[in-house]
Amino acid sequence: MDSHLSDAVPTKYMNALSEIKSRFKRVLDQMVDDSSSLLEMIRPAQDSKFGDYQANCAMPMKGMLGEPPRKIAEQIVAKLEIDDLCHSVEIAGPGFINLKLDDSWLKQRLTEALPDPRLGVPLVDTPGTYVIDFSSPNVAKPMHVGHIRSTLIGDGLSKTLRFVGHRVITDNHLGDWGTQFGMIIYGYKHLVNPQAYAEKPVQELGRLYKQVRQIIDFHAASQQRPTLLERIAKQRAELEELDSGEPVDDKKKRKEIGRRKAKIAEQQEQANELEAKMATVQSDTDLLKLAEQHTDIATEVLTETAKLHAGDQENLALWNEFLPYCREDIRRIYDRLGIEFDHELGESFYHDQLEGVVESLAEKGLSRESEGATCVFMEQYDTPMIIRKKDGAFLYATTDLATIQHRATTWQPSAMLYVVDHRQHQHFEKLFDAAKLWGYDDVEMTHVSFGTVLGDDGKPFKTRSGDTVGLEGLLDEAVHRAGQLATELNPEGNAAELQEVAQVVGIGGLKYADLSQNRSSDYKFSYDKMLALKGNTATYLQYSFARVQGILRKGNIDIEAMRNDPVAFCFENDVERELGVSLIRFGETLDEVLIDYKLNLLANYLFELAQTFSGFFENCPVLKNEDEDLKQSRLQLCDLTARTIQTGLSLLGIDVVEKM
RNA sequence: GCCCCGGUAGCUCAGCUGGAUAGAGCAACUGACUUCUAAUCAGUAGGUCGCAGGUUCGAAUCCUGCCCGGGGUGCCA
Repeated sequence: MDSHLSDAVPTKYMNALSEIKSRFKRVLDQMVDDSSSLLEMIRPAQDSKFGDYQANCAMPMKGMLGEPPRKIAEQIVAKLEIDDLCHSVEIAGPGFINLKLDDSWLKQRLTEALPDPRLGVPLVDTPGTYVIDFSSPNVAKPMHVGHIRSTLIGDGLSKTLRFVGHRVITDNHLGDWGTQFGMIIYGYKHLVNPQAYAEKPVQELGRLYKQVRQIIDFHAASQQRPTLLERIAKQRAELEELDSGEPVDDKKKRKEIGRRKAKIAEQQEQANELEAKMATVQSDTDLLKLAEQHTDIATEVLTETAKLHAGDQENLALWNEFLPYCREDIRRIYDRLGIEFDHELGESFYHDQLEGVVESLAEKGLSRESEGATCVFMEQYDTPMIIRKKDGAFLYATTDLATIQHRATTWQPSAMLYVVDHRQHQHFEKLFDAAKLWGYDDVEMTHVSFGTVLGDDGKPFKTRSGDTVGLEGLLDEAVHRAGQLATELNPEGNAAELQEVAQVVGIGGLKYADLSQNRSSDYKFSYDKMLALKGNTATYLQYSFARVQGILRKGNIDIEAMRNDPVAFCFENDVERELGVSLIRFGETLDEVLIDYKLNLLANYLFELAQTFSGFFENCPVLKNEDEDLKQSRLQLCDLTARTIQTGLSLLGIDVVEKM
């Protein structure tokens, strides 16, 4: 995993943007005290007609220097030593400085990238150690679409951080110590089918989990539904008193009415859900019979869980027996997604450290008793972080603190990233602040949050009885759709190859649909969108790659020879230069990605690169070119494009195929 | 009540540490396969960037207020 570190070489490659910035820095440092914010105003040009890069720093300097921005821009340009890098430096509009890369400089970068497996992307100057916590499913429960974001974003960030030269430790903080084990232990003791368990333990445990869940939900729903309906009726009556149906002038009152209506609708929705859960059981006579036999199942499950936590021999033995099966179950999905973890230290790993965590915080005077619970109060929050319940049990905050302690002492990371959905934001704020007070104050702790997965209706995706979209089914469907299209487009294709294409395109499309979106936005789940195979999709990028491979194949090109003995790059057509500029931006894109851990910037970059390539593909014949040097130059551009796409996609965890 | 996030084209979303005429994909419409892969390309159409103020050379982007939606908010994770 650390191979990029072991063969690290001194940075010989240049990143256009940082090189331009360093040239500007020399000038700006003579003019102002602090140039850092001004340097950030140098960025890729918004429109290619302005050049390749633009510096917007002259305008804000008006306030500092009291001169017209255009004049300041002129002074900057006069002092700028950048001729070798940019052949055209122009001032435009109110004081924009537009920069166009010098072609020979650009060609030099491309020539360096060609034989380089890293495509000219420099390694970071100061490698850090990142512990990344992601995926973290509860074992023994089926994985569903809600788990996909953390898994994909975490994996993508790990790969990207590693690629630029950081040391990365991935840790899957499994939920392997919770109530779900009480459920399968109870299920195993009362409802198991021994033969099925002997033959297919993973499947049987899954069945037991589901069945126990259904029965618990059934009883809970039967109990809650009448009171809920009663409450709704009462609220309806109150609403009628308030809202006569006449138009209401009073704004506050109108708002109140709206609020109550929404609340009633929400509760009605809940009631419907409860009814659905009841119906699931009632429509199945065997299940209904079981439900009637196990009326105390909810408390029994809690008892089994408590016994497990207390070290009960029998339950602990069962837990030890079940856990490997549960891991195997989720492993199957990770295998299909091509995801591996360095560590899988679940909640159970920490349970015997929790007492010590609470003691340590108490010793340092950071916690105190309040209403029977042990709490960490911090002045910036009006509610405490509770680390021990009044009944003595620990909470996830306690486990998370133990985890920080373990990671910090074991790996001495420079950063710990938590790829967890945004609803836990406050929890992480408190957790990080508490950890800092506790002494872990020299490590970056970041909650890499992401939006909730919403259903088709735009409402938060809920794990309801039955109608969740299981992750495994989603993967199957993705591969199936890709396979259908592949077969349609290549009716004479070889079956094994088509199957390979279906896998790569189907899974890749699913991943890209998620990763190409800004992680902080809520995610509206849609089959059609996640499984789309045209437009801005992984398929488009994979297709670009395959097109290049087609050319290389048809031209019978000796690729190694071409890479190691290149001809001078030639920009005959504008789009060739455009492609070249796009290619050398791979490295700076990765820098951008890692500033805020936003992988969608990489996806966007790759899409734009592929679009530029499509333009090149249309307008620039390669093999049928008479001019041998031009042909070679174009082959070199093709090869670089394909490898950049392949490498970029690999950082997103997406594969490519030679033919599709 | 308080706190956090969001509201951009018919749909799904980029763009948000202020920058030049607001972008993409899908859907719609018009064209391009005897051509290195048409899973593609070229083009057309589509927007009071929730509303109202403010800050300034310049605001989708920053500030304030409001409207709408979602989430969180002391013993779940």
